[in-house]
Amino acid sequence: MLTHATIGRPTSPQDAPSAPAPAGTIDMIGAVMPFARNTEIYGENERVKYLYRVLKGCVRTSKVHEDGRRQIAAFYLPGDVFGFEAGDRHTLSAEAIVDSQLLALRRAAVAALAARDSSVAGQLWAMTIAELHRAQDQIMLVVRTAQERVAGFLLEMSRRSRDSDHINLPMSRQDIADYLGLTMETVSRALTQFKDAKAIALPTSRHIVLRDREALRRLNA
Amino acid sequence: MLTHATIGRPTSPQDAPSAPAPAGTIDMIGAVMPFARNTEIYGENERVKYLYRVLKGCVRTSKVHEDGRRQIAAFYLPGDVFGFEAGDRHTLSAEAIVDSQLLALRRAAVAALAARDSSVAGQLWAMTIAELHRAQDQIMLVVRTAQERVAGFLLEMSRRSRDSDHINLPMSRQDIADYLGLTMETVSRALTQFKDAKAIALPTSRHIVLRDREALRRLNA
DNA sequence: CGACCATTTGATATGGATCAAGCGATGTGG
DNA sequence: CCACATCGCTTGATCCATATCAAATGGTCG
Repeated sequence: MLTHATIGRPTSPQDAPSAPAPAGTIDMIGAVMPFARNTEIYGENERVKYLYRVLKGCVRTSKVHEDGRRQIAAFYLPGDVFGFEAGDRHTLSAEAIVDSQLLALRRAAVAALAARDSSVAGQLWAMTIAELHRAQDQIMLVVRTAQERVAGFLLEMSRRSRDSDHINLPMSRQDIADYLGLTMETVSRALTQFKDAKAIALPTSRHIVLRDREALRRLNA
Repeated sequence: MLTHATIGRPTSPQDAPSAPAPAGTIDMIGAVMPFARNTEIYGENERVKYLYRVLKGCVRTSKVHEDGRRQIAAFYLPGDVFGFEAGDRHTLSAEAIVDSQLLALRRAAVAALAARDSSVAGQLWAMTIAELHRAQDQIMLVVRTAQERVAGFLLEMSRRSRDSDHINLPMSRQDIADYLGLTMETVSRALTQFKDAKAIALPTSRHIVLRDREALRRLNA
């Protein structure tokens, strides 16, 4: 529906806009903000001020329980937009995983622009629906085994990275575990199993090479 | 954001509109359709034709794996709108859980109306964001124990039902299990534990009375 | 009443969590 | 330049929550 979005779908996942943003998109009302590794972008229950687009780096949104368990809701890579909220408070917190640059768009300005320009409204809606689908995919995790979750994660990251066979993970094993609802140890074991089965190679722990996509896809079934 | 929606938020969850729909809302372009218990409303990969609003009954959206495991993505009660899709194919299937009446809104007509009327566009966007938040809440399940999941489910159903202390479940234990990523047996055992702890009463298996909301909330932490 | 289906209850098995130790890369101070 | 501390990751051993398998119970409809 309304697939003519000019935002949130950069030609390449690593691109940052170097020229002035085109008219008629939300990019025209943004300000670039830098965030250092592991710093908070916004906290749970904080007032919503901006909508963000990742220009460089990687962001996680999450919730932490009193007992310390953390659930990561999503990872955002360059080109992705996050921070959609129904009310005026954030329901999740967001942190930069590595040094990052974000385009921050004032919420009120976005809403005003959407009210005036129906194509902008359409773009925002399409992006929200895309985000909803990603969330629905993640819901499907609960019925999956540990291997299926990790295989699915690798395929998702592959799809989202420039060179789809070489994945450079910005996040730690703990982040992956908290995203998938597993422990760090289980994630690590699954990766070792994939390596032993020659489905992947692990030149370094943060660099994964997909060698047998089909094998992963079978697990992901 | 844009919280002035006139749709998807009926004054009472059991209400169906008896009068002609108000102008300036998507309700004006809908047709009422009946669906019998356990019949399919649309299937995975089917072409998207409508957006639906539940008037009466209950709908589940789900995905079934080849091996038979089923994951339910959401339950929709009267007043709820479902069927938002980014592409032109459904990514989930939808079935009526009990005999139901739906208001079916032609997708193209909805999009056209949204393009013309920014307040309708805003309503649709707000509804999609609300749906996104519901999905994000469900993602939080993966880190939870069985008791926490069931307690959370009861509180959610309570919030959505007319009389918040008396929940009438339209869905089976198997449906609940597939929604929470548990087995039927585990759901049943959790309910029995809550009953033994005097947190709930179970006059019949489909009728649950909340007796100690705080106890459930503690579990839901 | 009897057949059927949904739910509950019981007994056992198992996948992933937990606890604990080892390892390799990176950085720091002597 | 090297000893050594630190941090992130991997590997191993054990435990436990939930799945699985199986049977009993209860409610509904002919």
